[in-house]
Amino acid sequence: MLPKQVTIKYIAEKANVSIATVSNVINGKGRVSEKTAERVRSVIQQYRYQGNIAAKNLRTKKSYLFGVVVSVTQPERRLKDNPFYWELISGVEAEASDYEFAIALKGIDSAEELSAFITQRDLDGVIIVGAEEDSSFVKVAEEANIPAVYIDSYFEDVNLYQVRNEDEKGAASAAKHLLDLGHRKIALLSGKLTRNSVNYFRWQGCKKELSAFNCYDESLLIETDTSAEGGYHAADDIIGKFPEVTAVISFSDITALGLYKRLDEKGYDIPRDLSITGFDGVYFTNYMIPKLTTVKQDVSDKGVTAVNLLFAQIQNNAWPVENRRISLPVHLIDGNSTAPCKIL
Amino acid sequence: MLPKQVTIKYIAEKANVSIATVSNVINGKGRVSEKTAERVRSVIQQYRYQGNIAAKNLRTKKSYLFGVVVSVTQPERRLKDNPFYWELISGVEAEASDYEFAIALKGIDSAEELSAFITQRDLDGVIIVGAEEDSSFVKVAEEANIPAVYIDSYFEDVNLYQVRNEDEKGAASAAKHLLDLGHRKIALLSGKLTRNSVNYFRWQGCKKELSAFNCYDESLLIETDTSAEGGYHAADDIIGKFPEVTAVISFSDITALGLYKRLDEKGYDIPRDLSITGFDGVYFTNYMIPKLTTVKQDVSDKGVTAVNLLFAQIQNNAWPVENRRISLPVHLIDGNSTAPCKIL
DNA sequence: CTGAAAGCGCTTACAG
DNA sequence: CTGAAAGCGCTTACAG
Repeated sequence: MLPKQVTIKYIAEKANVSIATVSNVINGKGRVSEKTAERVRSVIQQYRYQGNIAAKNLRTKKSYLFGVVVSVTQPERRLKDNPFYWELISGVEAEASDYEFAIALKGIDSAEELSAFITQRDLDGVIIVGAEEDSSFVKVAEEANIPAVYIDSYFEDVNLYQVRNEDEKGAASAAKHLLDLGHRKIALLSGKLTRNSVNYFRWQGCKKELSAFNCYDESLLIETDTSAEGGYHAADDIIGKFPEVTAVISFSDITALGLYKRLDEKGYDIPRDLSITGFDGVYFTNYMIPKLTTVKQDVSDKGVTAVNLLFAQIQNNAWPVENRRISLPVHLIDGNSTAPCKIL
Repeated sequence: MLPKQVTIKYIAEKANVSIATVSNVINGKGRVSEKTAERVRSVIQQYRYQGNIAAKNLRTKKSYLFGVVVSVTQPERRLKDNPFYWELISGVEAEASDYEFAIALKGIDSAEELSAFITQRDLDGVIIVGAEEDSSFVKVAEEANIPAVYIDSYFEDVNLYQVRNEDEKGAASAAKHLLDLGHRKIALLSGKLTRNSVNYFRWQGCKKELSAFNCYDESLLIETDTSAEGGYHAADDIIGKFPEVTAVISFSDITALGLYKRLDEKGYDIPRDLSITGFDGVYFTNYMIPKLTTVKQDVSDKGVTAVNLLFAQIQNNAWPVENRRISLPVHLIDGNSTAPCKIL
């Protein structure tokens, strides 16, 4: 008959050793004779002993817990909806699991909330998704003196660990693709263009590429909400105000999804009347009709990389500053949503 | 200058009281004079004291942590991909946060892993998503004697707490909708039909409704993978083997997405050539062309309900057996993917 | 090689 | 009303 909880003390008694010895066997520390170790191991197995992390945590100040922080929408206080997040979390979870770390997912509203989360849970590290340049989150993480990794942020501070994509390059490749097809009047459909945001760099990539062909036109830059709704409404803008436009570079797939819908309602054919490219390469782009040409990123890998950056910080604090920003590659996936420009 | 960590002891010193008193003030227990309490509170505020949950946990055996368990795919060991999960988690997170609980997300592979997760982390409760009837997970949760809630399972054991949808009713309403439009040759496109699965009940709902109109035909029941891929391949089956079919009830939206694509490739028009209904009402159904008629569930509410069921168990173990299964309502959302049957 | 003891930061009877 | 002390389950010097 097992006790309500099998503790190290219980194991020690059954194995006729001290708890220190049991601890040493488990952690492979100190000198323990193989004979004793063997006995202890068998008792552990027999009683299916599982160490208590809270106790270990209290002693070692390690929680074996990473926090993943996502901002929440108001006023429903729901995690921001985004097709990426689940895939991202999936990468984080898989990688953290390999090291016996668990992940606590938290929607955060304010700097105070983040601070409480980190301190109370004794987090060993925190992954912060999509924080903006002037984010108070950064200060909180620094004050708490906890390993942190920022995903999809573009902070100038070189001390910060950041994981993102080659957004600029990816956007440029989408622009190049359309230019090669002969398009010259290209609208850019961006999410909110806050300074140093992902959208900002996608914009820069397009701007450079288009400028090289002398066809960058700032008036064709449309800012909307990064959502299907946003794309839906932007469609009216594009076809209404800019009939000369023959192609649209959408800075996210979800926006392109809305674009498709509104264009269909208006009787436009893609790509005959308008070529469209997306960004992100989420799963549904394969099933859009026509299949969306998009710049694909590996979201899950982003999560994996973030976790590795966390471990790098835990293991040594001397990670060279130059390597703290990792930009993961993206590549253009050819779909059927683009066609040669007819107005040549 | 703050110490590396502000502890209850530190606060006690600064406030000139014992740690017991500080603890009492924080937890509102014991008798403390308002004057003392006031002083303690101000010191707590001044030093921004945040209790250490690990210590509290060790003492009280409560972790203020709920586990959310999702099975993982092999061999990549990634959380199963499903458009719901993020929304589900969002509901869970929001509701748990309200009670100062955090959630640990874990991909699980085996019963052992689940057991270790529960025991080591001292979880206060666990939400298990999509476990099958003969799942070893149930035994583990029972042995660990921990509050558990199963989402989207159909266990016969009335002692288990379960949250799901009115799958049968929802499926029947989709069938009714098509019957009303005059369809009689209706194919059912199901995910894996394991006993007592969500798919199983959706199937039953359709079967009953169609049988009432004498048009249930078992040969038109197609089992496929619940994925866009699955729907894509099923399309060939339907149009190839069963040209008499005029409508398809897909047991998930994601499958309908694949169906759309293949039908488009084959030159079929929806709903002219084939009426289609989906199930779940995920966000992208609004943007499918034509908009998918689907049976919508409130996924986020499912998460909220699961958390409440967890708290019910924590607060009293006497929750009456009849109320342990909650079936949340679903309702048909009318889209443009169904039309009157032309063969009447 | 092994064990006794201190201590991590809390809560909870218990005594005063 | 307030505090001293025990104890939750561990790890870690330290002594033997």
